[in-house]
Amino acid sequence: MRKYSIDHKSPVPLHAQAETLLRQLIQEEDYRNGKVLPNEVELAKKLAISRTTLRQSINKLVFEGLLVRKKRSGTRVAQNVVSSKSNNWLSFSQEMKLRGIPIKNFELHVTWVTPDEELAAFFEIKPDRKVLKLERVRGRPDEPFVYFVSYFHPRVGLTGEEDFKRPLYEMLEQEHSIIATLSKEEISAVAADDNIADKLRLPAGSPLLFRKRYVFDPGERAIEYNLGYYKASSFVYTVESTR
Amino acid sequence: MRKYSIDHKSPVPLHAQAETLLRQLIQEEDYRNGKVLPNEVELAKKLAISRTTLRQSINKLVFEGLLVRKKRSGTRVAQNVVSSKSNNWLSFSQEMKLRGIPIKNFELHVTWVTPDEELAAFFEIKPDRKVLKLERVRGRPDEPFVYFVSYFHPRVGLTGEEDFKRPLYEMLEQEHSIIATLSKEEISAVAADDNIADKLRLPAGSPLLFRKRYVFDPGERAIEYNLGYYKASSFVYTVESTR
DNA sequence: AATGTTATAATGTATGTACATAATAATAAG
DNA sequence: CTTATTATTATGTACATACATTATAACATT
Repeated sequence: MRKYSIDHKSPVPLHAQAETLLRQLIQEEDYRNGKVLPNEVELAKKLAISRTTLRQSINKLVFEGLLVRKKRSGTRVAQNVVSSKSNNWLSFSQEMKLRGIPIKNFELHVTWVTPDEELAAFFEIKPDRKVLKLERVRGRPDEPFVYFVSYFHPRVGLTGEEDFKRPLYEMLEQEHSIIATLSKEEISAVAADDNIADKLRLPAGSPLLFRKRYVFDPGERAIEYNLGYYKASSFVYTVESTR
Repeated sequence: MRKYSIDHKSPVPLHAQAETLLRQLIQEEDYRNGKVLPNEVELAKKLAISRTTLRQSINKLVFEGLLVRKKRSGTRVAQNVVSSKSNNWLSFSQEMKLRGIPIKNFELHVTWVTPDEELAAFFEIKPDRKVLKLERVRGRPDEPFVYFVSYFHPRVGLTGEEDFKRPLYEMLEQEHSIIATLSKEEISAVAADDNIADKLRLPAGSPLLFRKRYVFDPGERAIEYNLGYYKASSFVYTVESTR
């Protein structure tokens, strides 16, 4: 009974498979607590891939600061990672829960739209292919403070009939076997236009924290494109970094 | 006459040499402007290292978001707007240098001020103790895009006579033996008031990306409190995260 | 002139191999 | 019993090689 294994016939690259597999592996308690991973040569043999390929995957996680390598003693999960990287990856609802803020959905619209140029390029699909658009206004029970717009790649297989009140990534993982691993975010500021000002109950022109989020799966394939407009007066983005 | 080359007898690994070399290379104006780099096979030959080794170096820069690769068309310098990456702890000037953006100091004021309540609390000093305040307006030669306000803890030992045109953290490290290690950041958005609007040559009310930065030394003692007001139209904050 | 087809030139994926280096463990010497 | 010495074992560096994939360019076809 092999718990983790690699499919050589799958179209997803071996190093990407190895990466997901490592990510799962290091969730295990033993490794979390500092147990050394199986050594490269052995693990490569066990997975039936070359050491070079395996190394590619490990390298990535090392880059990300998730793993630490040490000669002779081996590779293990990085302890005391205080970086934004690991902290940062939280869904909105998890994030709010963590801060003890009850959330309310003020609006929730699901539509099918044709992507604009930027989106079609990011998703690498033809511009006539329809994508699912999810709009949400969320916030405290008494005060909406964020307007989200999400676009999902067709490969996710959403119908639009799903229960979008559930935590999104949980739903994707459980019902659609989509594992979102990497996200690039761009944070900037914009002024609220009439539409958003209305949704967030603000004067038009108010400053908003604007966050674009690009979400990928372990094979670096695009999953979601997310735009978030946060009411600046009630939202702060926190990052911790070390050098 | 080879402008860049690699020393095979040096003790520093070839891939590391290649990396520094690439960093220099992409400073060149042509590459900055989107010219494709020499292709991997050729470049490897020219540097007399294997493609695998060269790729190792390129990979790193790609991961950092400095280079973008595209099949068939080649590798080029990422054309993003001025952006800041949370994880590699870099000073503003280093960051800009890395991206080949020449910076200009538009204004530079040094004053001694009495801290307000928040600052006195953060520095853990009595409110009558004066602290050094450094104000700077910086940006591209033709366009200021950030207004910084920094407060330094008395323990740093600044006199106010220092050369603040030098990279700050370099100066602190060399002349004052201050090593800044950890920084907590809070990012939000604000509207430009008249004062800042003037400094950044913007209409008042324009949205600004606002970053508070708390800088500590290895002993978690407060070193600096920094406020940054970034022109939103020319500055994006980038975060990469994995779960 | 628009469309379809084929070549080609770049990156992408993957393997096998070899030796270097460093930290630890085992052993020998004093 | 402490200190050198040596072996072992993990990662680190580096190469040569092969074929896959894909965006573009060149060409041919309608």
